[in-house]
Amino acid sequence: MKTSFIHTHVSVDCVVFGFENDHLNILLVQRNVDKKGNKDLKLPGSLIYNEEDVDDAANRVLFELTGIKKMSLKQFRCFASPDRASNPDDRKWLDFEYQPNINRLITVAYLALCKVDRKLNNVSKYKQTEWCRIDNIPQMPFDHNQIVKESLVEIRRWIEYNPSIVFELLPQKFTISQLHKLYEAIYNKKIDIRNFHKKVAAMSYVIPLDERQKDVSHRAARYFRFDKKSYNKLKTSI
Amino acid sequence: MKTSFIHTHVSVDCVVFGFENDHLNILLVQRNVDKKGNKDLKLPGSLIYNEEDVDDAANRVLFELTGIKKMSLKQFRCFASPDRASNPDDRKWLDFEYQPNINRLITVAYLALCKVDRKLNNVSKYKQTEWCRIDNIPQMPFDHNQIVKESLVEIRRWIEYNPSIVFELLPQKFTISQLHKLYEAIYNKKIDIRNFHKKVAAMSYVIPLDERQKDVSHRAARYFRFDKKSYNKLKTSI
DNA sequence: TCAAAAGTGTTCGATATACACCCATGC
DNA sequence: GCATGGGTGTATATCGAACACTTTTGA
Repeated sequence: MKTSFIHTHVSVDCVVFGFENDHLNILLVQRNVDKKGNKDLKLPGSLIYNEEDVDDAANRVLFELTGIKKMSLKQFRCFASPDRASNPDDRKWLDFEYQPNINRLITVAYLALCKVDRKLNNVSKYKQTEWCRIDNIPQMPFDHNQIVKESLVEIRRWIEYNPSIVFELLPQKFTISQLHKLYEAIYNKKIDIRNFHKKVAAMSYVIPLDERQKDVSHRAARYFRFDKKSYNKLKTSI
Repeated sequence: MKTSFIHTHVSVDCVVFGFENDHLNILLVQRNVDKKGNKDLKLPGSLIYNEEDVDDAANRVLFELTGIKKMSLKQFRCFASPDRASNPDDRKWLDFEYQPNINRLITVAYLALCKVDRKLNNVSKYKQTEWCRIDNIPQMPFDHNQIVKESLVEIRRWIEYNPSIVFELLPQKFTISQLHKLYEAIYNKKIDIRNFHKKVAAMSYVIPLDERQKDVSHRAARYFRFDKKSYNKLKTSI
């Protein structure tokens, strides 16, 4: 009986969200290229080390991927189906990447948020990384497609109780229009722009700047910034 | 390098909520009694088996604990600090309960909800189980106190997006007063009773019965029941 | 002067909050 | 008849939803 308790490897996998061209994107990494030249993309992840907490492992993966030390991230579920790593191709890749005979693999999935303009400081240890629109995610190994699917539900819940995290997806200075399109992308629905302006005006922690867009062929939009201190003060006062 | 990847046991731990005497309670189990006769309570849990998903393991733990086959339960976090099982007493208990030299233990924590009147069909494999008021939880082994603390935040979030789960904590037939006290216990604040009546009246899935309390020394309260079908219909229509 | 996006107010219905008294029952 | 908890309504404030035109700028 005692020998039947699981003794296993544990990994973390990160669903890294970015916002670009009015669309939510997820950062995927290349596992390998098959003979036909097809890309084989997957979620960035890693087995965790002996003396490492899962949160630390997720931070490590994200650092290796983007060069960013502290990203906003949130654990959202442990995926542990006994057959999640049973596909022969996936087994073969595990053998190659880590060690032979990994018979089962439990993973802890994380949401992470990335300012697209901060990525690409080529620290990445991966051959290639790629932003994929969430409405156009390729077939991926393991249960990574399911993880992505659940992450989309989870990111909305995250925003519900911590509205400040959306600003992690925008540049330091952003326009209302950018914020508006981001909300529309996350909730996948049209949001009335006039009501949205009112809503933002009510957010004391979204601060208008004097600066405006330059060289645009239409009325220049005002820039805003997110003020963390105002936000935290507001939170603690409630 | 490769040898430094973690290879570990994984457990599940369940925070089982019950509602009794106007208070939220958590079901704890006895680990052992020390020489001084002190109880040593902990969260019910178990290592997971080789071919077992974590959700199945949680269901198994709950079945062994209460005799209930399908309880409402929800995974809420993986706890994996490298030193969460480093206390010598905890190591000794692991050696005794499972096997020697478990050097690290990762656990997946679950919320579970239990109608108090359904427990106690003495299926339990535990020597003793005990309902503890959430404002009076004893010192527990591992990081179980922290798990309980986080579970209290999590149960509120759970109700936010699935209000039907509160009825898992009440008998089939319940009074508004019971429901009211349950909400007050979960949110730990007073809720105006008149507004609460209005709120319940607006819940089409909470159905008044003809039956009333008997043998009470005051006006007899009406019983209500939760109608799952109405609830689901409402959910899918939104 | 045209195209393209920025910015702006009002109305309405729904929802949340605050608040105090009478009712039914057993003892 | 009194103690105990059950049950009820109204007024106000707040929030979200619907809805269309003017402004600014560069080409």
